Amino acid sequence: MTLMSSSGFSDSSLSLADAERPGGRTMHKGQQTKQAIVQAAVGLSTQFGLEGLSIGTLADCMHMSKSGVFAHFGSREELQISVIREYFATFEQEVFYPSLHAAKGLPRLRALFDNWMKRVAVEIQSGCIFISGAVEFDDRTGPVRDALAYSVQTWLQALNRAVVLAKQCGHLMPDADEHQVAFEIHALILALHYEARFLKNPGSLARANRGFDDILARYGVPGAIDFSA
Amino acid sequence: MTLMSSSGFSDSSLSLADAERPGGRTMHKGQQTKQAIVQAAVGLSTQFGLEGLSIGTLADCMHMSKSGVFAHFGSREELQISVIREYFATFEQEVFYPSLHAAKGLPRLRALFDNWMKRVAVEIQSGCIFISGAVEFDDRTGPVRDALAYSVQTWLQALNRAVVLAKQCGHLMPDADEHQVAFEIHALILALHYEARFLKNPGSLARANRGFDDILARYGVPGAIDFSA
DNA sequence: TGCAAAATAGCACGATCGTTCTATTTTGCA
DNA sequence: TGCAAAATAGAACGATCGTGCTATTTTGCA
Repeated sequence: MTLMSSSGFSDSSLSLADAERPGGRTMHKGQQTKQAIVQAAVGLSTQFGLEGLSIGTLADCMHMSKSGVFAHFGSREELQISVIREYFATFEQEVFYPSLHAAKGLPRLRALFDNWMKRVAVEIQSGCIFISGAVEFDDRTGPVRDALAYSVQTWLQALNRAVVLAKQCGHLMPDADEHQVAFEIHALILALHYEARFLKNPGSLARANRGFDDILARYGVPGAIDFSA
Repeated sequence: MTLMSSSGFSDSSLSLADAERPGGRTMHKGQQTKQAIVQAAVGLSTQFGLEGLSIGTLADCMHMSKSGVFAHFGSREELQISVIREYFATFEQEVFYPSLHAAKGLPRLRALFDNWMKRVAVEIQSGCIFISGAVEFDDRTGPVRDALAYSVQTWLQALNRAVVLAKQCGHLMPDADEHQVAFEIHALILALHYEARFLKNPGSLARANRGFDDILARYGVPGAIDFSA
């Protein structure tokens, strides 16, 4: 099972640290450095945004020439798309997959939120491409926007499925609106990011957590599995 | 009473359409065009962000020369700050002041939210400087970030005061955490903006409204003034 | 109406951007 | 080990950016 339900991205983005692909074939030098470049590009993009990512800065950061970096992607847009793919893959690894170990229903939904919160707690310092990218590609068209929107939609749909599943398990009230629940969870994350990262308001993390507990208290079936652990 | 509790901005930003200042003194030509430039700059900034605002584009848009535009501000930063001030003033006029006509407590809180929602409904098409700016000036320092953060904080504090007042009026439960309530309201607005403007998800507006009703149902004192009108 | 002052235009600057082209170096298989 | 292919470097391009400087036009009061 993967976050990508249908054929979204092919995995041209590699995720292993060493020079081995999952299949076991050795990576050639070019692909290794390309992967390293993408990693660095993700770092720059989280901080300065996908639009703030410049090939010159990236080249300096990699101790390479501009054209050397450029040749791996052929265009800046392709570089940005690679960044989005890599970022999504990391998100999948950190937030989505670990939650599957939790039991279906409320436990898994809670695990998804907790893992998401863990990640956002880091992104308060580093930044989040899904949030900055949304602002940057608001009213634009093209492949970069498409890749970004696809990634976010995929994740939000996964969150939605978890809510639906929780209701099917009888852990949420029968009249609970799944989209409404997912919307409000997403809202808490966005407010946390905004108020903690931009405004530096202390206590935001606790308020997001408290908001989630309230959602469960509101939509959850009393006594069904969740002891607000 | 003003949104600005203490001395934040002096109003170098004029808000009247004609050439009359509130005091009645006539505006000179320079100030008129400066005001027109700021208006245009606000439009460009809402769409492309404060960082996307370029003096060249602004000059074209005003049928002026770059230096002609530039001379009014002396620096790009000063232009951006003028945009923020103007944007804030409009926000104050549209959202804050009209709400003061509603009775203290829940009615006024509801008015604040409704007026805010009206504005966001427009910003789903045009963009919002307080949201895009937050992303652009996340981890930067300087006067532009300061002006932006000050504006947002001022508005959020006004929202907070309205919540506190509602509780004092006995319209909210005595154990309601005012900051929590304000946080969750802010969260709904952010999610609406994100899901409607970037993802173009239909139904977002209704979900934000429903979320607010749920907040009142949760924290409101039953039977106290608010008939969920 | 004339004249100082304010407003605007025009031009040029250095810097940075993505991209292209051509050389040079490095790689990895035969 | 040799050699084609892949990877990288280097220089240059046109474009755009904010900004400074100087000329020209326009304004509004005496």
